[in-house]
Amino acid sequence: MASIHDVAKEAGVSVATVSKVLNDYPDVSDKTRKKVNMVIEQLHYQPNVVARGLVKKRSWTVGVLLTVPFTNPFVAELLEGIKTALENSGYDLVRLSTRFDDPNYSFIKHCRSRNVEGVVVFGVERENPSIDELIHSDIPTMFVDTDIVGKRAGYITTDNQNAIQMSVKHLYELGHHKIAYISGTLGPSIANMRLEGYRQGLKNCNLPYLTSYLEVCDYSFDEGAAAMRRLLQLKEPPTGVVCTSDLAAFGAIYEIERHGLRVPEDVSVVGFDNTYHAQVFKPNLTTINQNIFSIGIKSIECLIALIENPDFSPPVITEPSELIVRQTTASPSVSI
Amino acid sequence: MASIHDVAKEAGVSVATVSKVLNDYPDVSDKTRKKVNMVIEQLHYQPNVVARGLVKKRSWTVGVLLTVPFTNPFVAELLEGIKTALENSGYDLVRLSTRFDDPNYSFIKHCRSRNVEGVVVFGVERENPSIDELIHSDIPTMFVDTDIVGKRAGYITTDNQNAIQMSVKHLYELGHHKIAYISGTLGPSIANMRLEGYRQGLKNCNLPYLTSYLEVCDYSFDEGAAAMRRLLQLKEPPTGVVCTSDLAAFGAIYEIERHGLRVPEDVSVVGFDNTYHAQVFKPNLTTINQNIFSIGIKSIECLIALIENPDFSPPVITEPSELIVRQTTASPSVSI
DNA sequence: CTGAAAGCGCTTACAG
DNA sequence: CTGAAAGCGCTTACAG
Repeated sequence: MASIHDVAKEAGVSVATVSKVLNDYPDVSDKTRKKVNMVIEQLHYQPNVVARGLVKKRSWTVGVLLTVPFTNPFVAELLEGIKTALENSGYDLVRLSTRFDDPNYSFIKHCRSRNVEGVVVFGVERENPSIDELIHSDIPTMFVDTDIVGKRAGYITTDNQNAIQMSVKHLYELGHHKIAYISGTLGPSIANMRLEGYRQGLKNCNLPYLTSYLEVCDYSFDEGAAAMRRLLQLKEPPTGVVCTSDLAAFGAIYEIERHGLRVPEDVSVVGFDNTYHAQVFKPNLTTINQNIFSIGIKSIECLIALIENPDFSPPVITEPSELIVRQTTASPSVSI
Repeated sequence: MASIHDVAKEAGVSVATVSKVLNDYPDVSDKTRKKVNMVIEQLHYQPNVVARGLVKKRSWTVGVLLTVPFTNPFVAELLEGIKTALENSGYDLVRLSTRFDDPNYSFIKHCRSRNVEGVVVFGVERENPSIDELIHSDIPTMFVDTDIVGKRAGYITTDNQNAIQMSVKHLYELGHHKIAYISGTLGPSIANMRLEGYRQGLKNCNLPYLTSYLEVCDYSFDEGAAAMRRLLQLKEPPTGVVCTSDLAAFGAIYEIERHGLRVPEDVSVVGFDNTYHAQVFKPNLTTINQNIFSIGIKSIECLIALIENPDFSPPVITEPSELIVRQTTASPSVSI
């Protein structure tokens, strides 16, 4: 690879001058500029970003910290948003490989050694020591779906509570009075916000909150089906079910149909996420659309703002969601 | 951030000595080593990988070039394998953000400027100019699912032909004689290999190859359904269908059921990929399992070998696949 | 308008 | 065993 020295020598100028044309400094004569650019072309010279970063104390890279696999649909779409926001930004995305074989491994040290300028974090439990290091550090950070703020750390999430309230309201307006809720694992803030949305949603409709109508699962198809099975065994099974993932919703639908009932004629089901599955598999799922792509985009926009502007305060963003009514919700039949 | 100079000063030694303990050189007295390590600890010193890379002319990063979105299940699982192979390897993964706003943007220049040491490529058409640059360059490259080799470039793919042959054979052994094939878009090498597998599979069973039994779709649910619709309109509709994606298979099943027929009693369907959907949605899909995760792992193992060993020849790897028999294939009923 | 020099944070012969 | 010096490929005051 040709270096700036090769170009300088070939063009008969100093490296300082080459650097100046590289960086569009005005104090270079047209003649010199042309000459240098010619040589650059001819030598296929490409400035070394790493060397430049060393002197400018920058790296033009942002990191991602993900504990959830890439195969998770949320992660996949989040990354798609992140990637899109990064195009033309001048920043590249780096996934830091953890080194579990090193007992002293620390995510934040890794960021430092790589000069990563900012990081997007998703799916890391609050208890993880890296989180604490991160929020007390001066490394710009955007958390996704975790309500953590720090010195230079903000977060972005969906309006989880409102989303579930909308689902409950939708079922109520269709005429449902027995509305159950299949929650994701309780603990993380989004699960709590959503549960609160269920309770508030019922209250808004003057419906009682019954613990027998609250089921918890891990967002999966199988546990969604299992939760539904328990609900169907109740003396008064629900006629409407609000789920916190599309997969759990599909599990519930599977179970409802296995019991000889129909969706939506006998039981209405609402999902959450509006993943690929919701639109493709049958019946098309009524679900909450999260703007995951947009969350990805904004997380990067905020991160870059935090990086490039020390006065930019860590933002807290709630992204709106919407109810997408498809084929799995309808007015309850009288038969049940 | 403390630098090596800070450590040297604090420990009362030269930077050369600090560097030596950092790199486990033997020619340092125990006493000095201890002292230096103490100071490192106390200053939370973290060597700057970028600076080290500048002198060693390395970056310990590998890049990925993907044109397919992260939401594609194959991509997601491939990345999961890549990520896994990278843990503890010392290499980090970089996704290079393209700069379409720069008319001179070139992927390979970007790699060079970032000092990326090797790259994994998936889903890029053969015609893309970056491909040509890449295979003629000395940048170690592993192509996934594209049969390209170059100076330092190898590839890895599934045994596509054999996979489809297995599917055909499976149906034949169940008693099917009317076996249709819903291909993915023809052109790319994997589609051609698979089509060859269909033809060869029929030949092995002494079945005729009928063009009316060949349908082409884009791997999606909707086009899979549309292709199936056409097959069902034939005078002699098939009793068995081999698809080249799980999604297309689910589309086909949807269409079969919409026609009042049952799977597998009336028509058997085989998918391809063994994605998440195949195991989760009902009926559980009989499909070809591609070891995508393993392809991800091996692509990185080969890439690192290419990087670290100039004598290592660019490999060509065919990863075995297997037929997973589930609920969508059975012996044909006589009624059809 | 141009370039010599110092420096970013490291490593590595080499001399002592 | 230790350290001064040169160098990796750049940028940026500063002097001329």
